[in-house]
Amino acid sequence: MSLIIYNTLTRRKEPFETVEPGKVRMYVCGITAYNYFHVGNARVFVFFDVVRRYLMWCGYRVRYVQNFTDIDDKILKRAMDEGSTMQEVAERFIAAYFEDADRLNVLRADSYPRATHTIDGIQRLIHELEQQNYAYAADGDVYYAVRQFAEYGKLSGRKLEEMQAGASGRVELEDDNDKKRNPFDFALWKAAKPGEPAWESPWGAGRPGWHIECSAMVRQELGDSVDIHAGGVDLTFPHHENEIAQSEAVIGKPLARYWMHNGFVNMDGEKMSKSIGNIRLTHDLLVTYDPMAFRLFLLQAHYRKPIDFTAEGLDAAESGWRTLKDALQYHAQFAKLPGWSIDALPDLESSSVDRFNQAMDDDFNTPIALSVLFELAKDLRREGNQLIHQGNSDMPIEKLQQSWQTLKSLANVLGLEIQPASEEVALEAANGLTDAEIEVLIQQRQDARKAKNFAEGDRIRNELQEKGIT
RNA sequence: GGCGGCAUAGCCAAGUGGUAAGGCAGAGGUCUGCAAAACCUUUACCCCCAGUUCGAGUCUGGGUGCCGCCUCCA
Repeated sequence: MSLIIYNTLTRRKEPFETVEPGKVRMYVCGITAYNYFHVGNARVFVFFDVVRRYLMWCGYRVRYVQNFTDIDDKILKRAMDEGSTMQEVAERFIAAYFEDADRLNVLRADSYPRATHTIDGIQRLIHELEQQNYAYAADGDVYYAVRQFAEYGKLSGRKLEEMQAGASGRVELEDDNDKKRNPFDFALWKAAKPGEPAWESPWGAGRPGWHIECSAMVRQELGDSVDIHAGGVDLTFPHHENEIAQSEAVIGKPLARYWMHNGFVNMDGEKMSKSIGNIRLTHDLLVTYDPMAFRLFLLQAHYRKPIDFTAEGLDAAESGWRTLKDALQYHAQFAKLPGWSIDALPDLESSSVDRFNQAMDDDFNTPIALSVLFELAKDLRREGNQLIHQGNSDMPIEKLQQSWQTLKSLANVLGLEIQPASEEVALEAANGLTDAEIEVLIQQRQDARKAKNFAEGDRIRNELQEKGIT
C-alpha cells in the first residue's frame, strides 16, 4: 500500500505522486508575527511536521518552507500601542516562534521566507498580473479582479454568484470598497497611510496585501508548482483561493498538487476568536504542560477533525505521554541487561511497523498510529516495571530490544521524543538530589523494610515524599 | 441564502458491509505492616425512523442535534 492524501481541491483522497520522483516540495502558511502563536497555530506546526517526518521516513527528500508574515495591520497596531516599530515587534515574535516550536519538537524548516524580504518578487508578480489584465490600480491601491479568473472558487467549492458579500459579518463598510470593481476583489498592494512603513513601487509608496506574499514566496523558494500546500482550514477561503488566482493566472499551471487543511482547535466547542476572548497561547500552555503531552494531545484526533481543547483532555494526554515516556526511558534499565547490544541495531518489529505505515498511509491517521505505539509501550513499561520491582523480566532480550527500538523509531516519526532538558533536570534542581542519590535512598528503605524496621522505612519514605518523589 | 463537516463507552477517539482499535478515568482482585507503586481482570448493541443486503456503526432516503466557511482568522 502507498500513501493517499485527502486533497481539498478535489475533495477526495488521492494517491500521492510528486512532481519529481522521490522529492517533495512543501509549503506551509506560518504565523503573522504580532503575538505568541496560539494552540490552534500549534496544531498546524505539529501536524505538518508529522507529515514531513513521515514523508522522510518513507524515503522522500523533503524541502519544507514556512513563511513569516512580517507586514500586517495587526503587527502595526501592536507596534503603535507599544511605541515600537513593526520590525521590532515582528523580530520579537519570530524569535518567540522558534523558542516555542523547538520545545514542541517541530523540525526547523529549510527556509523561512518573509514578506519584507520578498518585496521585489511581490512587485514583479503584481506587475505581471497587471499586464495580463488580472489586476488594476486604483488610487495607489492595486486590486485583483476575480472576474478575470474563470476558475475562481475552485478550491473552496463556491461560485462568485453564490457568495454573499459580507455574510461573515466581519467586514465593516470599508472606505476602499468603492474602489473595487467587485466586492470580492482583493488588495495586492495597499497605498501607504502617513506614518506607516512603505516601499516604493510603480503604483506609489505602499505595502503588499496579505495573499500576494505567499504566491511570491512559493515561487521564489520552490518554483511554480509545489507538491503540498498546507494550512489551517480557515485559510481555504479566501487566502488559498486567492493564492491560486494570483499564481495560476501567471504561471498557467497548478500552484499545488495537494492542498491540505487541518481542523480547528476549539475552546469548549467554540472557535477561538479574539472577540470571544478565548484565545489560548501555546507559550502560556507550556508553562504548565509538557510539550510532548500537548503534542500527543494534538495527534490523538485525525487532523481534519476539530479538537476540543479542555483541561480534561490535556490531563489525559499528560497521563498518556507518561506511559510512552516510561517505556522510552526504561532504556536505562534494559541496557543494563546482559545481551543488550548497543551497536547492532535490531530489525524493527515488522507487524508494528506495517500497521503504523498502513495507518499513516491512509491520509495520516495518527490516532491509529498512536495505538501501535501504545501497544508497544504498555508491554515495555510492564517489563521495565518488573525489572525494577522484581529484578527480572519474562521477555527475551532480543524481543525486548526489538520492541524498544521499534517504539523509539515510530515515536520519532511522530516527533514524540524525550527532550534532554525536560522536567527531570528541573526536578533534580528543585529537590537537590541526583538520580543516583534517590536510588540509594529507595534501596535503603527497601532494606529497612525487609529487616522489619518500619519506622526507618517510613522515615525515608517521608523524606522522599517531601522532595516530591513517590 | 450558498457550500461543507460531525453525531461511537463516564471523557477523548479509530473503524475497509461480516458480530466494535487505542488512550484517559473508574471498578474488582493480587501483593503489602498500612499506603503508594506495580501486576492481573473488567466496562458499548455505535442520535432517531425507514430502506437496500444473508448480514450495516459502515450504503441509500428522511428526521433531530451540534459545528465550520461565505474578503484582514490556523
